[in-house]
Amino acid sequence: MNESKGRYQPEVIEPKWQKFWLDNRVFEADDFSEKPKFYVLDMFPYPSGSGLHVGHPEGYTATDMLARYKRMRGYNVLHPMGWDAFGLPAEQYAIETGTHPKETTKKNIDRFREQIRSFGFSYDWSREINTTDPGYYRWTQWIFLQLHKKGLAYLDEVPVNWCPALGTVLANEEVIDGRSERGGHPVVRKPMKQWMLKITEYAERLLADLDELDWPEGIKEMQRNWIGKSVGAEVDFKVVGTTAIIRVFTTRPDTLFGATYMVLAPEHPLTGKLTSDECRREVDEYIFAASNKSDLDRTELSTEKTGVFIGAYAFNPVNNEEIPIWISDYVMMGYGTGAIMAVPAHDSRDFEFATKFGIEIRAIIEPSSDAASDESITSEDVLAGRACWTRNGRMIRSSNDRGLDINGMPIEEAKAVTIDWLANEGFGISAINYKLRDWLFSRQRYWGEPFPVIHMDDGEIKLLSDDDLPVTLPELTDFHPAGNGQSPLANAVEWCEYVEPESGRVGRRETHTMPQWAGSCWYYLRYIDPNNASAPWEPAKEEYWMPVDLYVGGAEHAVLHLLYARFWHKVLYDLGYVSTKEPFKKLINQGMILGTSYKNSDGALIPTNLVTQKDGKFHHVETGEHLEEFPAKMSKSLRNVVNPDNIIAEYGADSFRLYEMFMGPLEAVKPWNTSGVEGVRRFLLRAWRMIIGSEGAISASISDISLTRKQEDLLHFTIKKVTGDIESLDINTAISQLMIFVNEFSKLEARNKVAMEIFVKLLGPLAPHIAEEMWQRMGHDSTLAYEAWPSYDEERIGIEELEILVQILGKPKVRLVVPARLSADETEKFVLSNSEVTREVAGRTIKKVICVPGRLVNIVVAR
RNA sequence: GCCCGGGUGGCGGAAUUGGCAGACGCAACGGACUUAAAAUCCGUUGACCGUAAGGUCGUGGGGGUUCGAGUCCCCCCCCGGGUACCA
Repeated sequence: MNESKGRYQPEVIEPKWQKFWLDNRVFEADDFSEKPKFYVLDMFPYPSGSGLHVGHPEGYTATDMLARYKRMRGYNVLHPMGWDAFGLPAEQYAIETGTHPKETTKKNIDRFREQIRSFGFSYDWSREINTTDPGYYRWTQWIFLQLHKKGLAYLDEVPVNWCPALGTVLANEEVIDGRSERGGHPVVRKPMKQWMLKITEYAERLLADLDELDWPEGIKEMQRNWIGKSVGAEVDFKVVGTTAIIRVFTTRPDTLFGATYMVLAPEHPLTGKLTSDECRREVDEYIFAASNKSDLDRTELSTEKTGVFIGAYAFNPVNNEEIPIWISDYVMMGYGTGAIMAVPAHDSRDFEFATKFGIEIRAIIEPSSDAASDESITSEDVLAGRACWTRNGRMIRSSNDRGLDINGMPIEEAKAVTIDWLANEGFGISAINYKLRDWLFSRQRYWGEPFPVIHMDDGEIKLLSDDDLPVTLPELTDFHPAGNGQSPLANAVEWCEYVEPESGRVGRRETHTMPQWAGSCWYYLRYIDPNNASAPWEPAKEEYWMPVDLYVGGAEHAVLHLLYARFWHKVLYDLGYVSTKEPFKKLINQGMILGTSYKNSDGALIPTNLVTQKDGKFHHVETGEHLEEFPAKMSKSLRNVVNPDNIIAEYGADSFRLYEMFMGPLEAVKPWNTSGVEGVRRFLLRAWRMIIGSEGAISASISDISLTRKQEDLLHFTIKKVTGDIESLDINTAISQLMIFVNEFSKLEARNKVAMEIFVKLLGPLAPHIAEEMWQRMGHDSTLAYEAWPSYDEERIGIEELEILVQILGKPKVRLVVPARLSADETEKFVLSNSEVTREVAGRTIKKVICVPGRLVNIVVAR
């Protein structure tokens, strides 16, 4: 028993402190406080059946360290956790086993909570939320009502992924290459009335407000691309011999003089009307073939252009030439107007099409010969229609006798002039298009938020009132889809029936449910006031806590989750429910943690359980062939998933936390290597022995002995480095500095107590259990969690002397110890008078001396 | 194809933003302690030449700017992620 007194025993102290923090409600945030607030948020997990893997806690560890640090800096910190618990897996499991998703979800959440607590994260558990709790989704439904009131929710006929063999609608991610993920049955597109949210109405603001966010540039760029704004014009083409008008969208109105044909999407409403009798059979065949193209065919990379002429012509508005009208599936109904003017000389897709079908290619932009040769073509090629030119150049052949002449103009000016001319003549107008589509908000599923909507038998779409919320899910025993594309909710016959209390009118409840995104669109707001039964949140609290100061999560949510949440937030802002335009001020994406995998010489992946190691090389257990080790995504099939429970059991949570951060920069993709955990554990052991003696109390070598200047220097530098590195989340280098500190101080026979206490405080946010334990054993009876963060004195860093480098012509020659804080002149004098330096320089003419004080001196001599 | 990241020892990574490349750790090797092992501690470890002092090369490749380049500029190659005919 006595032997264990002085030992570092994470398995004992970690549960002890976790219990202490929880019992004493150490990390509960105060609503309103004199202290400045700091809201640090993790993307909440979907509690899956397989539990956490080592990737999950990566971001959570970083935010926990920051949260703990901020508390010690005197901030009132909001650091909550919850569960994004609606979703497909629990429902699939219910279909297979009959277990209610509620039960599966509860079990998984309990497991996740226990695992997350075992890391010692400092969440405010009094604010835990769960998107499947009626007390939560009541407000998700309430937000839907607000969206609807604002005219942002509407029903539309939209194609869904319908799998006739399974009798169900599938989510996009359940469809692989046009077949169902389970069973490999064909999937077709089938139109169905569904709820849509008008996110497009917010496209411009979602785009513009990105500029003010402190997010990774890459993520902002992905959102910009997703929104996909393009500026151009809509131009009307009159169809020869009819009154029909084809409207096209183009970003290049300046190339109108080069338009030699038009293309309609096969589904374009005018296609049927305009097709001539001679062409009808071929056109119908093409349309039929196009409509039967699977998703696989549509995304096919080869993209050999296909299309047919429909036997009609349109007038080019700038020159009245008659140009043929084609249909082709390279033009999509879903973007712009579903019709284009084709300028083969200056658009690569049109060029490909025109070349294949022998349509005229008319160049109206002449590249400079330099620009052309950069692309290894000549301007003659372009002018002759042998090459396509999409970049800048000199406008030619671009004038008419009705007042339009853009010859010689730069592109931007040519565009503006053309648009003005079109507008004056009544042929067009400047226009903006977005790639962003409205958000399909219905799912034909059970395990999601029900819509607060009744389809009245008289055709009215009735929205329930706030008082009717929540609309809870009916109890079911069979979770199979109701067939014909209907949600399993359609099976709950009684639940579906609705009688309006006031009038006795009857209707049926909406049987669709909301997508998983819904609950995660606003959870960060509910944490602010999680138990409020009369409002989603109290405005004063919202004003106090928002915005989220730091949001950390995986890059897989770069577009959808973050865009949807921003959209809802802006709507709530417009309605006056929130006080900020944007929810997440700063965003960081943690990088993926890879596992170890093996491949043979053919590149085939070998599961880890079939690999054996011999003499540092890897072999296949059965075939004996030589295998190569490499990092790869963790997956069940490769059996290379690292389970954090095992790591914690063997090394403890503090070692786990440190290793997660020590691996490398938070945002980088990094391979997991369990022997690295060993390294940080050794560091913790050394730190423990530096402070705790063999009897388990504070080490006898610690006293009020004074620090040497060198030790003082190291202490202050360490405070500075660790402080800065935690602020910027460069925790790997903070740990490395603490290692340097321990390496130095553990060598000493006598150690200064204040320095040791400062070390424990610096370690506190990173390895909180061991730090609390050491703090207590040093004689303190209150938690370390709110101790004041140590400050450093810049004057005490580098106080003594430092080594600088003397270079000659940039080559390192002599290292010299110089007094600290010399000016450039003094340094130069000091260096040039040094005998070693004079020997090196002897016989050569000094042309110039470059002096960087405190770093180096470079002597430039004549060559 | 396009848009983002990224390429530094055997491995993970560091480098104050243009100033000693390889901090810190892993692995490996050598030594101390031990009957032995584990643990711990000490040392070595970019490559090449040299007994040594020392020298040469070296941050994916090639060129450039600079007293000085992992860092800045131009061209090219490779890897990872996103996206897909968006007119």
